[in-house]
Amino acid sequence: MTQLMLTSTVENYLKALLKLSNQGENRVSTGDLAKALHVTPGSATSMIKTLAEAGLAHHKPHYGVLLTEKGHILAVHVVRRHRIIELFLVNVLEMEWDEVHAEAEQLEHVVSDEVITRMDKLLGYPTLDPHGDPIPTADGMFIERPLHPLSQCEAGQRVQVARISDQNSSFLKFAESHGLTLGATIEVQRRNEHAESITLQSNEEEITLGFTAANRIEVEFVK
Amino acid sequence: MTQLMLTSTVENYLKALLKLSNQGENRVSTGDLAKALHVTPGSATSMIKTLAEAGLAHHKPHYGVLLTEKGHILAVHVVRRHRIIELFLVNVLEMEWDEVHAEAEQLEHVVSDEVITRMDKLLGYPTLDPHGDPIPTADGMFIERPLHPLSQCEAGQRVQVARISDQNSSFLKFAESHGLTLGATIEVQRRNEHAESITLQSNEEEITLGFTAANRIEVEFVK
DNA sequence: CACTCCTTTTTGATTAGTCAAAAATTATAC
DNA sequence: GTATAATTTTTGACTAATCAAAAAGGAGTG
Ligand SMILES: [Mn+2]
Ligand SMILES: [Mn+2]
Ligand SMILES: [Mn+2]
Ligand SMILES: [Mn+2]
Repeated sequence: MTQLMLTSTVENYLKALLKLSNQGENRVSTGDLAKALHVTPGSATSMIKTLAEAGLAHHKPHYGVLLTEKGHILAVHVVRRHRIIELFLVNVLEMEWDEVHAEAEQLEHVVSDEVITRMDKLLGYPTLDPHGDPIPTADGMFIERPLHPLSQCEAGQRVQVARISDQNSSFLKFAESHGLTLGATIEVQRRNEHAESITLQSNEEEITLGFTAANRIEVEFVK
Repeated sequence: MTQLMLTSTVENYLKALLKLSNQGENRVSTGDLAKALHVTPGSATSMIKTLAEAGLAHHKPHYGVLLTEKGHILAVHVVRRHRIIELFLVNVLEMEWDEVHAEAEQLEHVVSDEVITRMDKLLGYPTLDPHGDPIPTADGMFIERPLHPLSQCEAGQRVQVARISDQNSSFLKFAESHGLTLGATIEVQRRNEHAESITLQSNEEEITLGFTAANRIEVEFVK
């Protein structure tokens, strides 16, 4: 239970663990963690041990890692900072939604609670970031909405874009240029299972996305 | 001329060198640099060598250090970021002038040029930060005003507070609580050379400062 | 010039985070 | 169930930044 500095590196590991344990089952593999952070498996193993030592993660060697409650709380707070910062950059500094992720990725580690509190207030206590990701509350609660991956929608469905992954800046630019912004209503024209693609009517144009790309978009069904 | 990462540490050394070479003569001693950064002289020596190696400083051993033009330009840009951030925190996020320095000290190393440009625009291209320090222009020019240390003012002089050192948060709180804010007009009642103190009339109250404290305030003369 | 004092530099160690490559372990195939 | 493949862990090495303490250098005094 050695005390551990909450460096940017540590915070990034915690955030990656939170994300990876929410998608898929639960335990996170060393390899997946290493890939997510663009480090070698050896580096990941060594940080996993450090986190376990500090009581922020459980580690069963050769099996997997999982955040402890303490680690989970810290991770959620980093995510909260990240998303509030993103929204602030878009709403107050009028930055593009495709450039704020990289910026927030740095700022999330240095901005004080005081600043986050004031941004939160100025933004009117928002619940969603510019990409439709939920902003956890100050006491660490996520309000998840029941959304559906666009990749799994059926032909004929009318849906509303509710969330787009912020991980890929150029995909965001592409999406926006074809009217795929938050709140936009689109209609699924057809699916092609063999081609693994889905074709949509957005604005006046028809656009076809591979399933992998479509998977980066989540939607709400429209009446 | 080895390429050097511009880490927070390196930027802080550059900033300290800029500051120390402007006040007093020119060359900076290892000891002063070490004191300014709260590191041991050995650490300072080692970073000085690194900076010299990277072409950011000239170093004549046992004599002193000085920024090269390249190092000077980098340092000024860090100062620009610092001061724009401070003003942004006060004007947009409504933080107190005594809490923004510590915050800016972190943010100055991670905020992108894009963000600085937008803050600058939103603030209306300001020339002074919340403590009256000049904000260098984007191309690195300082506009220095002809100010006078309050510590050297004579009895009877009416002066306007134009600049207060931001290094000491509690001094800023103290100053504000006695009406010593930017633009405030005060009158020097008397000096006591033996006590090394100066007594002022500010608002309705009389207040006495030691020369060292008074030295942290710069003023303009009022007709 | 020689001695002292102060400052600077050097040396050796430490910590965080990383990688490359070897070793160990678990999973898969036959 | 043994061989092979994939994953994970370990080991050894490296870099940035630091400190403590020893060594070296410079300035002033007599
Ligand atoms: Mn993001
Ligand atoms: Mn986001
Ligand atoms: Mn400051
Ligand atoms: Mn300032």
